[in-house]
Amino acid sequence: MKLSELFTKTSKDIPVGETAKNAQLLIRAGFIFKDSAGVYALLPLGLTVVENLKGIIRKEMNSLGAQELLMTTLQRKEIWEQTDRWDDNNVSCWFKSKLKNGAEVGMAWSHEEQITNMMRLFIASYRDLPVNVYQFQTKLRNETRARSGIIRAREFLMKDLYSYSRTEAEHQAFYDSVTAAYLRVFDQVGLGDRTFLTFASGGDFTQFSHEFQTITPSGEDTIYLHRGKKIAINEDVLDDDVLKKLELDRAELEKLLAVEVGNIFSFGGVKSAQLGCYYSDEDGKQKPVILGSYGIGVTRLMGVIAECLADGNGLVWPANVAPATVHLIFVGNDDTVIKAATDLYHQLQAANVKVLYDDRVITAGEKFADADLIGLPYRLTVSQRTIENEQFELKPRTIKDTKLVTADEVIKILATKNAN
RNA sequence: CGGGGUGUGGCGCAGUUGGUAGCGCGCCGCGUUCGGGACGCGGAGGCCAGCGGUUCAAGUCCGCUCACCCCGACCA
Repeated sequence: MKLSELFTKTSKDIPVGETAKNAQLLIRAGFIFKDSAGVYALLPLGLTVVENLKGIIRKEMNSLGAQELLMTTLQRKEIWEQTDRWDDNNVSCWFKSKLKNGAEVGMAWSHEEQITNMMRLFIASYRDLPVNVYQFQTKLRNETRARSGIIRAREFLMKDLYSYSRTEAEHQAFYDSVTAAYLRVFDQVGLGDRTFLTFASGGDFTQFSHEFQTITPSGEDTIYLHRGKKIAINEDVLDDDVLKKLELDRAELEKLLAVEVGNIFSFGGVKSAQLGCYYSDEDGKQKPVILGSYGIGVTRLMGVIAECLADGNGLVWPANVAPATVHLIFVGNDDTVIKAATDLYHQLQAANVKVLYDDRVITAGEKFADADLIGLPYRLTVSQRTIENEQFELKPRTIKDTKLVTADEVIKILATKNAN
């Protein structure tokens, strides 16, 4: 893609009133557009990042044997009344509206009820189980106050996975496999070294749920981390009993701020029973299906990556998340330099390297600044002094030093770095 | 939902005791530049958030509404 043709442009100005670093950078770099508080549109660069994240997550979900589907945003009141979660006093984040005939509908903030209601039609026998399905769906939540940029939005993209199992043992095995898959996802998106499995409140259903918390000073949650064991406890559930159960010594825990990037939850058979989702076991007896729910906030994840990995000059994307692999620029407006850069652009494209080519005739400073702001993994510079020896200057985004390489060498280095 | 703040060209802002709106960035044209957000000259662009008052006269004073931001509560 040529930068001159890319929608949209970068900006020097920090958006006023936007205090969250993730949103400031993503807006300035042209990845997102803020429509209103907590409501952000994805522009081409941001959408590409989201699609890359979805690709990483999708691969892991499929490897668990889960199947992708897509539920609806409009949801029926009657279903949510069965679990007593329609009432605004019980769930405060509902957006609600009415059909022309007066019937009330809700906008999806979660899909546990809706999807379990649907499952009643497809689960009759133990032979129909287990079933694991997931989706990438927009969630709408009427937060009383949006904040933290795209980390806490009113409208956001979530990957939600639901597991339907026969027994607690079958459920637990799947639950554990999801835990491992989630850790692999956070590893792949560059947050592995700072994201930890965290014990959190299990609500009415189990003692614990598990969160995946990414450590960052701008975090909203407080966790207590045991670095050696790589597990943490959410402040909300920390007490002596919990410490004993998890065999942790309070003195060995670090108190840290973190953002929840994933959450996994066991519902047992309670919700299934409320919604009438039963199956017949081998002995012919009706039993409620064991339900698990597993979420990753995809757009939030983009925000957390931006927030955690950025430096003073702009965004920093891991190679398999970045909207392209290399940011190609030329310095000076000499025809031979421009031709050399354009030739290299075509060579990179032919070699399947994802390249963003800054073909604008502007000052070098602007190009360097934009390259740093957008944050692709590599910057490739063409100038009079590099082409003298038919070489180009290659610089990783996070490393200060540059090195001169030939076109063949560039392609060799970059061809393996593409996002999935 | 409590407390505080802000709404003026696309963006960021200034606007004095009320007298008919200006600056920077960006944008358009021409020229000079070209390794870290260059410079000169010439342009375009505004019902001053909305509604209603006071006044000969309102961006400015008063009232209401809306939107946005910050702190807190909430985040199933």
